[in-house]
Amino acid sequence: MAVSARRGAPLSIEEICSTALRLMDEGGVAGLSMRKLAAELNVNPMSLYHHVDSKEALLAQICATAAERMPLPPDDGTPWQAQLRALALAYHRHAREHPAMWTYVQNHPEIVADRRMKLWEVLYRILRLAGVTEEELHRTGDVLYAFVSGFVMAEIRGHLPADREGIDRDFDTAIHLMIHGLAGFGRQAAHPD
Amino acid sequence: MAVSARRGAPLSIEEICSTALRLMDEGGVAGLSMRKLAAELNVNPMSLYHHVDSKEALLAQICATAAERMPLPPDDGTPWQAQLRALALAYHRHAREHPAMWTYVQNHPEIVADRRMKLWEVLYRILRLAGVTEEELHRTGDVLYAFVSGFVMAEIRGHLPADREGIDRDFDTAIHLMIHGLAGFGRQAAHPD
DNA sequence: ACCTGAACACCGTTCAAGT
DNA sequence: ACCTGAACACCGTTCAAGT
Repeated sequence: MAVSARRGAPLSIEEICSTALRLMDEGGVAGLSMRKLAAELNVNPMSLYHHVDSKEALLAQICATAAERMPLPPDDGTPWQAQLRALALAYHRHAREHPAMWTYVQNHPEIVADRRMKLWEVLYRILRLAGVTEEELHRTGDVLYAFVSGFVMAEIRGHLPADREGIDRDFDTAIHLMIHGLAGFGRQAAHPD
Repeated sequence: MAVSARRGAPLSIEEICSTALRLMDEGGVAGLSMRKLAAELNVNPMSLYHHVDSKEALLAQICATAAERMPLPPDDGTPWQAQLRALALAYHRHAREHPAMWTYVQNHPEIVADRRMKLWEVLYRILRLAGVTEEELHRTGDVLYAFVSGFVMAEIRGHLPADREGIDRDFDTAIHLMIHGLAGFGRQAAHPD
């Protein structure tokens, strides 16, 4: 029988991706193998290759999709400092939900390099609010993203104190550093309200 | 014959570590396997396990040793801003020489958690110069290390522009952000000279 | 004490074959 | 078009055996 050792539906790329992401959430990057994934889907390992070029391509697709779905704070008209904080918190929360996925992204930053991603739109809007010039926008965004991802990774890897209070204080320190760094960034930083 | 398919010496932990680091430098984390390492050393794969508990333990030892050997800038009496910059540059240079090793460290931050490491000594000295209080020292150090490692990783992974000039400007932006972040950190930042 | 070969339980992926 | 089994070239590691 070649038709289906499976239940009903004939294996879609969406089902493959969501199951793979779940395996990563549960068991880390090491917890995802093509063979385990196939077993989880009740399918022959080789069937996966009909929907996906390689494990690497699958991981790239999982990460890009999940990153695109990260909930982002709306433009609520509050000062840029508050909005930057909200954005960093959103990233932090999503990374805590999918630590293995974001670890993989950190090691393969090209996945998140597409400047049409909403993440970049929101960050650029906030940086403009903070008074960053168009010329500096791209560079400043890259550096801040690297800072935040470095911090969030250290945090979810357990490099920083584990108790709720310690995390909050570390987070405050990180945001504080970035905000004052931006404010001292040359031209008058915008002071809304 | 069980005595030696090898040349002369009987396989030391130092030789194992330095060869393994070279393999990582040449072929990335994926370029290091216990079997390739053994082949490189003209030895049976299983012989390695007489000097090392596991691949994970070997990697931890390689990273800890290499991190401890990272050249650090001396206390040259210059302002803390210049010294912070010099420290970040030293880290950047070392990471460029051993990118796979530092990538592994970033994913296993406990390797670099030992506060007796010279890296932390130097960073704490600079932060004290910058006016950071003892109470904030540990936390601020953690956050800055996370920032710098995040930035350096993004850079060596090619997430930032590749040309020499672009890298320099990104580096300037990163240092600028950190310095002004620290300077705005509350109490009067020290202004030497 | 140090090294080895065979074996085990895994990987990702190719390829020819099935319906 | 979609799925499969067998096979290939790899992994890390255990274990009993050699000197």
